[in-house]
Amino acid sequence: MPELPEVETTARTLRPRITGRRVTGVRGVDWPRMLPNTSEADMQAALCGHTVTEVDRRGKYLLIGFDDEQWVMVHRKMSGNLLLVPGEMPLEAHTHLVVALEGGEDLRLVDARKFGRVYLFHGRDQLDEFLAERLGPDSLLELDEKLLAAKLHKRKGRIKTLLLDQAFVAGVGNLYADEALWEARLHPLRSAESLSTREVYRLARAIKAVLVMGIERRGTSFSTYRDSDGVPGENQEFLNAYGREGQPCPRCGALIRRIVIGQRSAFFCPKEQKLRSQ
DNA sequence: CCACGATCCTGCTAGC
DNA sequence: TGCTAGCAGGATCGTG
Repeated sequence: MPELPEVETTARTLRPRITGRRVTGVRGVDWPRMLPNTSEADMQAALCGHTVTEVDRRGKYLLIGFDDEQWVMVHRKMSGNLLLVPGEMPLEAHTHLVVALEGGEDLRLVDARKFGRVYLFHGRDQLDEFLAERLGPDSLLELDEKLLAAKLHKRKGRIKTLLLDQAFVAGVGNLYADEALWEARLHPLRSAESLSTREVYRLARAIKAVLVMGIERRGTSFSTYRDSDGVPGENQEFLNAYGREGQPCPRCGALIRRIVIGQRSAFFCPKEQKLRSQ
């Protein structure tokens, strides 16, 4: 599942390869629901002949800016991949959007589950408004100990649920939330207000650490994730909690447990991540 | 404010 | 072997 590190990796890979390049055509839309506020014809009209000026990321959204102030925003949800491939390559199964670039390469959205979404915004203001309505501070760029402490103050919700709420902090998903809570030795069901200052600081540093490590390893390839050059990441080799039910905790050897919180699995070490803080 | 359940999709797996 | 039922998972929406 692409979370912040996977989207950041894609942005870093794409940035030098598509910036300054002109769009020659938009095609291949076979599932209009993936374009909630636009259409193939709309995108063709807005982008064709225009040049990519920026590649950016906010939370789990990938942003591509053009010289006519248009912005394309992609959310890959669970199974989406954004690939940069030679235009002559046959379309692989589940390709739902093709943006052809000058020089003969295609930017292709491939998504077996069709949960991914592509938006088109006319101007930075429209884009910023959309993001401001949905996203809290970016967990890589804006979150620090003091901000996390302020945001958690007097919140009664479960810490893991809050971390997954993109309006609370943007970019953390199920996998990195579990890894951060493991790193900080905090039980996922702890209520936010029960955390001590020390624990909140530990958590803020853990979030940053797992995201930075994820980026250094070019993301976690759980199931289908690939970077835009088709290469899987390496972080799945280094997971401590996520997906490791029944396997020993790398720190203490206790067996990792899996519970369900808000219809989502949560993996943790029952020995080191206690519900009652001591 | 908080929790829970349904929804969207389809590849994969467990179970028969 | 072949089939099917059920699960996974991010975001959003509706209900309690």
